[in-house]
Amino acid sequence: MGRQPCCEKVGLKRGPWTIEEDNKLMNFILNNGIQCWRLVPKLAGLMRCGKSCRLRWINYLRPDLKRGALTEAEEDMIIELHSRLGNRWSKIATHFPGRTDNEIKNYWNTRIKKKMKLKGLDPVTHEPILSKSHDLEKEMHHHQNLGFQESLEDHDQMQHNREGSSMSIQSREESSCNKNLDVGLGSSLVLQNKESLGNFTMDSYHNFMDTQFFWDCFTGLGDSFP
DNA sequence: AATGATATCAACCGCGGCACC
DNA sequence: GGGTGCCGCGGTTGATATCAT
Repeated sequence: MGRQPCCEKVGLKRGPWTIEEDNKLMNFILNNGIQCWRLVPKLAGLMRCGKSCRLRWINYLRPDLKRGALTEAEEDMIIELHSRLGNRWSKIATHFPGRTDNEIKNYWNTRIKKKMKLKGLDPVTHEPILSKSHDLEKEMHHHQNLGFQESLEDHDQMQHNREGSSMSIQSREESSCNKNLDVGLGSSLVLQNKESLGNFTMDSYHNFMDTQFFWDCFTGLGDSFP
C-alpha cells in the first residue's frame, strides 16, 4: 500500500487560472504555508490538482518573483550556464533568484536559440554550426563530455559550499540579484525551496506589502480586487 | 480593416527519483 | 523489499498577442 492518490482527475478544472482562483491560492498559502501540495486545492477550495496549484504558485504567484524582461547580463549568464549544464533549467534557475525555470526555459526556446542560430552557433553544443557530417561527430563528442562536465559542476558546487567562495558565477549573480530581494523582502524572507516556503508567514507578507516591489506583482490585477 | 504568419508564455503531460506504507 | 504515490523536472502544446501583408 502506497500513499493516497494525489487527486481525483475527474471534475477538476483545467486551463488558465482566474483571478478568483489566484486569490484563493495566494491567501491560502500566505496564511497556512505549504505542507503538502495534494491538500492545498482541497483546503483552499479550488477545483484544481495539487500539481497545477504548485505550478501556478511557483511560476506566477510567488511574491519573490522578479517581473519584467531578462536583462542582457542575465541572458549572457543563461548562455554560459547552459553551455555547462545543458537543458537543466531548474539548476540554471537557481542562479537567478526571482526567476523560474519555466521562464528561463521559455526565454531560451523563443529568443536565445534564435539569436545563437543567427550568429551561426549551435544552441546545443554552443559551437559554430558545421557541415552535417561534422555534426554527428560533434554531437557524439558532446554527449561523451556531458558526464564529465556534470561531475565537474558538482565538484565546483561542493567546493563552493565548503569554502563559501565568492568567485563563481552563482555568487556573482546572487550578489546582484539579492539586492532586489533584500529591498523587496527583507533579510528574513528567502523563498528558495519547499522548506522556506513553508515558513512564509503573514508577518513577512505584511512587511513585504510595504514595498513597491510587492505592488508591482499585482500590475494588471488591481482592478479586480475589492 | 481583414487575414495569415510568427512570437510569446502559461499551463499541461509524462517521466524519474525518492519517500512512504 | 516491493508497490505505490508525491514532487520536481524537462519537453511540449495551445491560446493569445503582435507583426506583416
